[in-house]
Amino acid sequence: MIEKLNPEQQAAVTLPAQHALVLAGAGSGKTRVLTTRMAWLIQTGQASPHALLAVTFTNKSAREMLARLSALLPINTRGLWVGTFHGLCNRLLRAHYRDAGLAQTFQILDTADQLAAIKRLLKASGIDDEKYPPREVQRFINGAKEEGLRPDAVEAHDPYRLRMVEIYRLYQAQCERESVVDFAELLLRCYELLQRNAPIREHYQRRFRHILVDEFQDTNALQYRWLTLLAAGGAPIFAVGDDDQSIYAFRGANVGNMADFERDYARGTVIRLEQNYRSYGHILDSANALIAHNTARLGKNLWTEQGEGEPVRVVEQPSDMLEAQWVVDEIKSLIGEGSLRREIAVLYRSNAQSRVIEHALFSTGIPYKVYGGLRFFERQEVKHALAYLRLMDNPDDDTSWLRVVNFPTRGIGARTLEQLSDLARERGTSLHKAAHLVGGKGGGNLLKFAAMIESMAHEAQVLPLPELIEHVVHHSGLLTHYQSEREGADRLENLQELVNAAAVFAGEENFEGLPAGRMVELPAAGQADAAGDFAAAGAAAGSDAAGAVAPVSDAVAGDAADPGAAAGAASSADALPGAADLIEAGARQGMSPLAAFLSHASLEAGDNQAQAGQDAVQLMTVHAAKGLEFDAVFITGVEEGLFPHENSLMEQSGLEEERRLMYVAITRARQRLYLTLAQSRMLHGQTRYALRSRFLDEIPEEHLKWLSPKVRVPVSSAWAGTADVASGGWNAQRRGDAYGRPATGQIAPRSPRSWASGVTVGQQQFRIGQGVRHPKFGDGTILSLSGSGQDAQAQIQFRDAGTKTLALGVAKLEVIAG
DNA sequence: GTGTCGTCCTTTTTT
DNA sequence: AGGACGACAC
Repeated sequence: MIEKLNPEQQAAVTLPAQHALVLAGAGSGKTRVLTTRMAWLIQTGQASPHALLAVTFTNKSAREMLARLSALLPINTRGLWVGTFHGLCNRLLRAHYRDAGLAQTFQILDTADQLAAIKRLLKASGIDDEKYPPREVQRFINGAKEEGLRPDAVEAHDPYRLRMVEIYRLYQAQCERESVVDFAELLLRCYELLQRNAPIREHYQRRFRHILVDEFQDTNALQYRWLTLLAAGGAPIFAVGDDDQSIYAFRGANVGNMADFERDYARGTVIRLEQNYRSYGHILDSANALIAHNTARLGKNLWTEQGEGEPVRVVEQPSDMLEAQWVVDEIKSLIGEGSLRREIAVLYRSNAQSRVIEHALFSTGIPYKVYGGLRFFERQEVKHALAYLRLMDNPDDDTSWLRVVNFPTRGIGARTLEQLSDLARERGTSLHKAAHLVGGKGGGNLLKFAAMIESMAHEAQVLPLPELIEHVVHHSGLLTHYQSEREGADRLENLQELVNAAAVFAGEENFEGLPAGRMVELPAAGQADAAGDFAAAGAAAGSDAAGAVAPVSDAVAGDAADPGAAAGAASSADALPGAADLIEAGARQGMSPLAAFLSHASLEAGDNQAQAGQDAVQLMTVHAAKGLEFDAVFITGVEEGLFPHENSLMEQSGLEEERRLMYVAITRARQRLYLTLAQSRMLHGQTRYALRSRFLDEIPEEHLKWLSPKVRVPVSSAWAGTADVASGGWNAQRRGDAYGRPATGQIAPRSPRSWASGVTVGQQQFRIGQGVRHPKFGDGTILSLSGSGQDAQAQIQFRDAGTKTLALGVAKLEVIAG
């Protein structure tokens, strides 16, 4: 298996047991190295399969890793510690729910659930949601948690933040009361558990002899600490990532973790995988040249043996519609030449761009598939059914209770619910427990609902999962409701699909989102010979495995004073090799199939593509394309303001992240790459005009082939050097801001041959690329123009004051040379 | 309790 | 422009 690796890959795979950073460029065989290393560690007896911890970000990569691993080695992948950060933390918390201070039946809030919980909290606490918008509260709370901060630890001095912290505190109390945890909480709770509970921490520190991390550039502060805590017992961390593909800073990812890791742990052990097996030379060199414009890179230059291939084609069209049409015509001829539709991807920076392209594809009759949008477990009807199911396990889950208490309608109105919620609040209890306290007609209905939940919960004890779901769908009235709804057919189908998913899940005896491998049955986790492996691994590493785990069994014995834990430990103990796995026994016996399925539903929301199956052109955002590759790739909307997105220019190092995004986009292509742009496009109901992206100018001409005349407008960003300096806090983008007075602008009629359009306001003419002077902000260049009539606006990049959007009718601008 | 109208927002997204 | 959500009226 190792023969086919190149020297760098080989070196990475066979590194001795020490911390290491593998800088894996796009298409350099990153996943292969990761899985081959795991196989190598196992095969050479350095670690038993269960002494490996492999962490990914998405369920998809976890699945892929397992699949590849099982292709390399005849082992049963079930129960391996390979999963997402969240999945693994969930697993740990399920095993040690008591030590983590959680109810056994704790349930997971997805993003939407969390938002609903926050809204409910704000309402109940009488907090003005105008002043504290639920989304911002959510951001604040998650941000704090991702930094590892509990309310007490959050720095707050101004009244606004103080109040936010207070809301955070209230939210946390509400979650505790309801036995629910949000995504960030899974990680933080788990981190705290390991940090505070020495026996458990030491147990896992000994158990995991090798820690492997995928997409390391995407880790946030807490994930980094979680990893280093687990590794503190001596397990080496094998971190694989690419700083040039870090595109998730906006959601908390910290590329800096890579440099920190190198400095603090991996020191000299950095391996670069620079040979690319995916793209031809022109494509690769374009990517290299582009990304070279970023600063503070760890440094890497991709190369290929495949030859230079075809140049990157660039096309500029007058409008977004014509751009889309051009793309579709080109796709048509590619297909005519024998290309597979599924090997053609159309990428865009923002989802709003998909519409025109879809339209053009649709009217040309080319099948296509759009990625993004609602995922299976996020659908309304599925969420309703899941809410009922959650109540089976945990009737105190107020979020779920409220979601379905009157769905389908059963005469429980807002007034009744207000009474109920006040009562519950007074008594410090859940809505379910307070339900019998409300009088009147509404109260009667509440009682009926509560009784229904309890009776269903009773059924839940005896019915297998799929049957239970059918039962719930039927007896809750969801079935009848959707049968009578006009467009209920799809929803009923999805509910049936939910039953099927549960059947598959139950059949696989799945464990919170870690799929069972379809593998030759080998000795499962912790049977006799696995114990042998474990001891051998211990010996190889120069320590005494049996001795090392001894204290853990003591700890468990202490824990076992609790009847539940004792039963769990005792029953599993026979099947387990030794003390080592005792501490984890709780996880295997503690979780009902229902609870496991609910976790699965929260942690893995399912596919977000429309219809799988037929061969179709792939449409998606650049973000969604990360990790994928196609024979032919169209990157559309390569314009200033769109790509790089104008909003990114306001953020610190926003431009560099955009550039990495473009780098990711370019490196998706194997054989053919097209960059397309439009001079005008409809956005938010307005026509906007823009210049070609500065990124185009960062790619050397020799790699490009212009299929439309290249416009000689001076390079988009006259002040490119300072472009990344955003003015802190100034928010010109906000609607109706300081420049609210309507402008009296008019779009100048465009002559057929004019490429860049202009706007006339009063006596002044503005055009893209125009130099202007502002009394306060100084000199700048117009990046884009939008609107007409009453609200023409210009996005202007000032040399010293950053990029701002100004209303032309209001701002006192002077036209200067440029 | 349901349906309709108006208002708001619009970068990227996984768990 | 277009979709989602909330307020208001029947």
